[in-house]
Amino acid sequence: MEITLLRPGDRDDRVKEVDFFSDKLHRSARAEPATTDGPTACMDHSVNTGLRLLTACSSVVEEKPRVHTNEELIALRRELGGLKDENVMLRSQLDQLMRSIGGLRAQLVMEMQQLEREKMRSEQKEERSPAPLTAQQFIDPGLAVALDIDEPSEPTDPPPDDLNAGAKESPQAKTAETSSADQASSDVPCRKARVSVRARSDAPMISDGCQWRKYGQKMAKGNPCPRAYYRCTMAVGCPVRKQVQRCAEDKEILVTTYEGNHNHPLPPAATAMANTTSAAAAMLLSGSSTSTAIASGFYPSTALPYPASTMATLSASAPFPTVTLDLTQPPPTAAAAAAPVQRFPLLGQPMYLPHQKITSLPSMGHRLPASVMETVTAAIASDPNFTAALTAAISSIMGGPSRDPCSNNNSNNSINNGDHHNNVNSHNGSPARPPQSCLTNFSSK
DNA sequence: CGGGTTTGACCCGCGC
DNA sequence: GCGCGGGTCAAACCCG
Repeated sequence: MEITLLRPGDRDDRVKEVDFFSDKLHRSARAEPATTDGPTACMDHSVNTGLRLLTACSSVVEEKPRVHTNEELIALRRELGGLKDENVMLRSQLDQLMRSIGGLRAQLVMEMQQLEREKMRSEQKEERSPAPLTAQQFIDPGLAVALDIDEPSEPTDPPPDDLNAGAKESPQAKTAETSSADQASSDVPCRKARVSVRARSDAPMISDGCQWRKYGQKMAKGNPCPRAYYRCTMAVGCPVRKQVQRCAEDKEILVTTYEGNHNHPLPPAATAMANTTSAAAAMLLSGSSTSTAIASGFYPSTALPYPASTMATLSASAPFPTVTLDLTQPPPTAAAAAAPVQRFPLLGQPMYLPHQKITSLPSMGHRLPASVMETVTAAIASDPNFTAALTAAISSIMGGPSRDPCSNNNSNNSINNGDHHNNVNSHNGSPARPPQSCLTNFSSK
């Protein structure tokens, strides 16, 4: 099964491979087998987002009275209502599927990486000579820890007791991480690998749907802005932590680095981010294929009118392998010249490859768009302009309550850190309290 | 009074 | 071994 995530900004080319909504269109067409003129022309344009399906159907209904009786019109309207409900339901299911796919794909990548790594290990033992350092090998330490969970009996791996040796964690966190094989297999690698999101935002933190408690702050070398340390407080012993720091070069850029996987149920918005960190970390740990997976996964070049570029980069200098999702900088001139429409049509947010480390953008079928795109939306949610535009657009498209994944379950204000439940700044009890920690400290220190 | 924040101290890994 | 820097702890403090 192949699912392509549709976004309001997606254009004509991509709709061709969205079976989910095309099926809906077909069903609509079945209800109108004789219609060939207006509706078809209408759908040619409405298809471009997929989400405009209902609009298309509405226009179809409006065409009907010319040739059908009132009873037929009523029946069609009933059917339209049913289709709308079904549309909402299916979209909900799709949403869930995409999240599940994100996690499963991350797990699959790790499993595949395990096999590849074992193969490489055996080859290196045979050769007995140092091979050139590759991205694959660079990230191996973290991956090795991950694989210990699944194969504790492997002699070359450290004992399970060393699983968390690299990071100080509470006993509760350790218990949570090792509570189950599945949990551990997804937790540990992400405890090592990190996902960093760079977003231009005035807010002290991007709203990612989780509750965070600040446990420390430190001045980092080379950056006048302090780095704040947060841990997830949605569940006792949740190992997820994140660091928030303003960019030294541009104080408007907020760098949020996530580490670990949640050990508890998450609200939709938080699930998006959690899946993203997991998937992105897994992609990172997948080695040389990582960059192509990210690059092609975000915008499959075969399906998009835009170059398959993104802002995912690997960091070789970080203590842990890190995926950086950069949503801040303008496209480089060369890329901009080659891709004049390299933007989210709706959001107007340029997406690009800021670094040259991602060298190839193959037209591969490999896809990991959902979680990555959700990260983008989560990060973009920190920007009032983008979120406002996004909300308005989705609302207009859906013709109903916005299902914006950035909305943190609530409408309007929740997008912009107004969500009383998910607002990381409110910290449960003080939504009206002005942001004291990050923004204040960043500006004052 | 409970929960979150602040901040100095401490721990640990790493490079020299 | 030593110093440095990142990450974490925990007592003090703040706020509703």
